[in-house]
Amino acid sequence: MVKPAQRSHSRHAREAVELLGLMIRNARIERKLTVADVAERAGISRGLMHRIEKGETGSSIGAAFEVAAIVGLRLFEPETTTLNRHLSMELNRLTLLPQSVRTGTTKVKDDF
Amino acid sequence: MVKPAQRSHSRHAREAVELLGLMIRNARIERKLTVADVAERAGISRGLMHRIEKGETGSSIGAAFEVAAIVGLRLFEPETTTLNRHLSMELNRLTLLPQSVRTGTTKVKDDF
DNA sequence: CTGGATTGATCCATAAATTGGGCATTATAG
DNA sequence: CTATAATGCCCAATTTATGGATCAATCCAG
Repeated sequence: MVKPAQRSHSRHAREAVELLGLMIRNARIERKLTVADVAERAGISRGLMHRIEKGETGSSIGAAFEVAAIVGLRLFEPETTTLNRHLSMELNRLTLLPQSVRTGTTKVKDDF
Repeated sequence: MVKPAQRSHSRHAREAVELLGLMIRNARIERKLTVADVAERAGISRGLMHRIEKGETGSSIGAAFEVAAIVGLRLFEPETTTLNRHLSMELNRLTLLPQSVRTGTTKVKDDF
């Protein structure tokens, strides 16, 4: 009597998870790594590694991204070193437009 | 007795999770949505939504991607409809080069 | 300044994920 | 073809994330 207990997910979200799993699997095979090998390097079990490649939505994002990194996938950035640029860029955007966006007036301070 | 992260994560993985959280937060604010609002739409709690934006590695990937979709983030594809193209493309690559790639040296250089 | 709304953070019960093992199936090598 | 390795999947025990409630701090409009 296992409970299905599915959390509802939009098609977009499900497909994105599935796509990430496929990309991981492809990258892993191209690098000639076994599931067990990558799992060990990532510090996770073989089963979890398998579920991540399968695109199951319940896996932790940390484990999934860790595996992605190990098989050489660059997640959001075109260049490896670009991730930090993205990070600080996002941080900047956040501090620049605090929550005043909600006021409706898109006024921006023109300092510095 | 706060429990830090139990699972070790590479810098790349941690930053990727963190970046996703920032992107989600920025997109949400720009769309003038509250945390509670998005959480309810995603079918998750306000706390989890908060943890996702904070970039905690333990959150489930399904929840994170669901939220990303809700705030309008396109994860891996430039166009919304492109995700399916990516999906089938990855599937093709998988069937085209089964595992015969493994015939060769098991040496892989992991540099990052 | 003041009040209402939002956020950030904590604690706890519980639902769910993760693990480790075993075993069947499939792929690969010789 | 045969042996071996890798994969896929199931189960029980354990660990962990999640939801819900609550409170302090901050934000923002009036």
